[in-house]
Amino acid sequence: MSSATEIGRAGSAAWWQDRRAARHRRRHRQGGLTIEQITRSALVIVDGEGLSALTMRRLADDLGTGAASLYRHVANREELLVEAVDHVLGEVEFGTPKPTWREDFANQANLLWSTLIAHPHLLPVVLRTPLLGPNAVAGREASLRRMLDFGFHPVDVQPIYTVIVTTALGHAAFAGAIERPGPLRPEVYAALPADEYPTVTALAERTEPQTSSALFALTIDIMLDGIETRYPRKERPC
Amino acid sequence: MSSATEIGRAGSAAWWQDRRAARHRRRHRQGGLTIEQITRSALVIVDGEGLSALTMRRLADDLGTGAASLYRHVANREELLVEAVDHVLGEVEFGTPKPTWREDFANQANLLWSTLIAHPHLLPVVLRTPLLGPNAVAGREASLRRMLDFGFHPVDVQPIYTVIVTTALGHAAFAGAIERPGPLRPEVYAALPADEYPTVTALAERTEPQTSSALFALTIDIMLDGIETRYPRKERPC
DNA sequence: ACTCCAATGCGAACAACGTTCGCGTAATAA
DNA sequence: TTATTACGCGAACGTTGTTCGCATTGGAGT
Repeated sequence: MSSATEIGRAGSAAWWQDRRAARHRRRHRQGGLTIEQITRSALVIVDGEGLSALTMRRLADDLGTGAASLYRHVANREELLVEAVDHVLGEVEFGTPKPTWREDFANQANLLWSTLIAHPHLLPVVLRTPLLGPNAVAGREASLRRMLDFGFHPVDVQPIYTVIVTTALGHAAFAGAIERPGPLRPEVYAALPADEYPTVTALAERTEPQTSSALFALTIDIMLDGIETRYPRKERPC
Repeated sequence: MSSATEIGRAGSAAWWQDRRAARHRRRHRQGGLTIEQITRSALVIVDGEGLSALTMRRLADDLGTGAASLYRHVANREELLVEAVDHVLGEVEFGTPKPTWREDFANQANLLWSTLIAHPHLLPVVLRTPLLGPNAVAGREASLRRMLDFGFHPVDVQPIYTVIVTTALGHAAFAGAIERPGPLRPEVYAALPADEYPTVTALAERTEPQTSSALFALTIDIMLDGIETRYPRKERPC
């Protein structure tokens, strides 16, 4: 309830519906603001200077208007962020399906991950937002369709999809938040007191540093191994 | 850099070291504040009323002091949260190892996940914090030790551990942030326009709702399958 | 063409927040 | 006792998100 208060209704399915309706009955003043402009400018600020740099006054300045004007197009700062999240999800470009389901799943997961990681400051918002915007749902539709086409049983498709997406989101959020000052993990652990943490320091010294990208690729690989042994597939018709 | 500014030095290894030293040279006034008290009260507020309810003034009120007094024990609001995160990680209780490595890994992952999910409002902070506090590192030490004892190759241990922990954290963050108004996912998807999203709605209608706990258990199971096929283990001595 | 009216822009103000300043006080070390 | 240092805290500062009231715009209805 308290977190529902923090988020408000923003991002729910009904909210998106209202939003689409409102966008249609809008009266466009020449040279006036549009939600698209606002969202785009907001993303520029967030990506370049962090989430806390996105101030309503600052955003208004960038757009050449007053802060109060923004509230004619957006109810909240939070709504603004919700809109930005779906905008980012629209950047994910699944191309044509790969020949095997493993390649295809790995490819989709990596595309999602790297798109999200390209906007690291937005990731906290991605996590707290119900992903029900048009771009989010369109992506879901496309991915589920492909999984069916690859011969997975309809009952299995949704759980598998959810597992993969949750993993991609979670890893992106973790990597985007942590790895800012470079991949310093092994050095940090090696520098801890060896008498107190013998295993941690010993392993840290003999382990290669690992980019978060490689770590995610490894995770997906492990998961695809697991999916292969666990879920049967019908042969592809063609 | 901008996110480093947001976090400050708080949570780094050097910061924790300074913190321990400072705690020792402290002068304890009778009935005075302690960091432990402050952290505990902060957690009560965050768990009960959300992250945004944790105000310095509000926290001071709960402790019966003035807001400015808190800054004698804590440099920032963010430092307070970093301390709270390590406090929570101290709640994780790995018991004695389970007979098989699979059971043991699954058990550890579930303990971590459920401890984190018990403090859902703190999860955004967990993600942006380098987990280098005493409780975090002690947990790491114990888990790595166990993995070696189960016969995993020393070179493999750290990547596997990181994959599992990242997955647990990511899933916890996602579940804790989203599932607030109940597990409404299938209904929501089923209610979308069927002509625009045929696959999404069709699958939503024939799929059971799934708790985030079950989803995480499934994810771990899939991952353990993958680890089993991918990483060799030496036989256990005993 | 004229009138209406809802949609839009925005300066000014408000409440709440994190944080700092400066002073008074209490406890420890010499 | 005395000097020093840590602590407590009322008051204030600068920013923040958001609201209010009013002026302005431009399309719909006649």
